[in-house]
Amino acid sequence: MSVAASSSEASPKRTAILAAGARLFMAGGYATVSMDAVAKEAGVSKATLYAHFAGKEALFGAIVGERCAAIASQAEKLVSSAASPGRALRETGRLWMRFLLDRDSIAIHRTVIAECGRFPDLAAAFYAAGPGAGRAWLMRRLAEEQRQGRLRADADPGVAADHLVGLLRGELYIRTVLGGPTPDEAAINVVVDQAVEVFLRAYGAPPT
Amino acid sequence: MSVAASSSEASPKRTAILAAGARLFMAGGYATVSMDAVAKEAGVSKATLYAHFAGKEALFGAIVGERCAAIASQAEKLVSSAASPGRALRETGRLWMRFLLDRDSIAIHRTVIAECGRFPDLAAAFYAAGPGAGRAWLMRRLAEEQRQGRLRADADPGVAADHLVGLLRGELYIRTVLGGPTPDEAAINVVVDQAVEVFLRAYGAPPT
DNA sequence: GTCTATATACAGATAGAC
DNA sequence: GTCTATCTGTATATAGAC
Repeated sequence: MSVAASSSEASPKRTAILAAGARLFMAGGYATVSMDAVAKEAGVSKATLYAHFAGKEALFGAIVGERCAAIASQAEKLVSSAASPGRALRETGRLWMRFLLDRDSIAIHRTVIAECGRFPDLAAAFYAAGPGAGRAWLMRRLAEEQRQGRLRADADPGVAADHLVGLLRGELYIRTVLGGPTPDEAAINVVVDQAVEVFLRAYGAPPT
Repeated sequence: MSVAASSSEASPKRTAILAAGARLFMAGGYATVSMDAVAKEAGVSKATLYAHFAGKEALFGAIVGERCAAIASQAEKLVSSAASPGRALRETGRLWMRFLLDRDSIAIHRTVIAECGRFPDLAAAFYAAGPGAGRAWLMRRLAEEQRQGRLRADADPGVAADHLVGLLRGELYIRTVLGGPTPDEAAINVVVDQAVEVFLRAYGAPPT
């Protein structure tokens, strides 16, 4: 029984549709992108599009869901490259900020923020896969630093993680997400260095 | 010469249109709101709507522009109530965060972020009137504190302002703007107290 | 200025041939 | 599964009477 359940597999057309939809939705938001445009960009007919996805909302959901998975996987890579012993907070902060301020990251942030009224579940999934997972990982990492005596013993790791994230973001995130220029690496490095310095001044273990 | 230039004046219908548009656009974003809906909500006909505004984009621009002015004026009030001598950073932070996390604030943030591709000028104006003005004011205020010896002499007031804003926002802003529950006053107070404590640990003038 | 009625375009979604 | 051609609703914007 060779059932043609291509909807759940990875057919070339389906892949092309998802890629095209991602490009368009990330660039223009949900409402301004028509199914016609997606079909054209993917090089398929609209009927094919509707053969693979029940409708516009389903397509959008699939794309954002895929994006969440990609973010989670990239965060995993970020973690494994930064968690090795001996790496400094600075290095973690740089990876974090480069990841956050990347054009694609900003685009998905904008899109999900824009549509969180219409797609609350997607927004929740995005938060869990992105900022939430990052915060949880950072919290564990700071707790470990704390156990090793490099951070104040009386600090709450969760609060410390929020504060480090806040210091890193500063005004840069809101300015970028509001359409400001994408910061280059040098600018990011400056901000990260300042943030880590202040974080350690507030949270570093006092010399005994 | 009683010229009927009602477009630039404050006729009742025009006011009703602006109010109705603000409600709808803030709730649903730009694209999902139709001019029909605005006309109905305002209790006028579509033709009247088009007599006052050249089109949908112009209407949206006028509404966001008005919102920017309202934000700037409210920020002015916030400033004058917090700048009185003897008030603590904590008080300023509470006002700031209550203002930022207010439902209307979050709604305008979402809307502007969503449409900053289509309306880059509006996004820039919004940043200048909101976060930018707040940052500038906070910077001046911190510089004053510094002159009075209550903050480290070697701190850059601009960087310090970014850091204080970042500490205050923490994860709360992104979580709220992504559709999370609006934090109540108690939750805000806790976050502000923690942020100010950490800020002073990093930036407070060391006892002589 | 304000209304009712309408022009025009394009959206999401589907029918039916292959 | 994939295409071309089409249905149906609704969007922005306007014409013309008062």
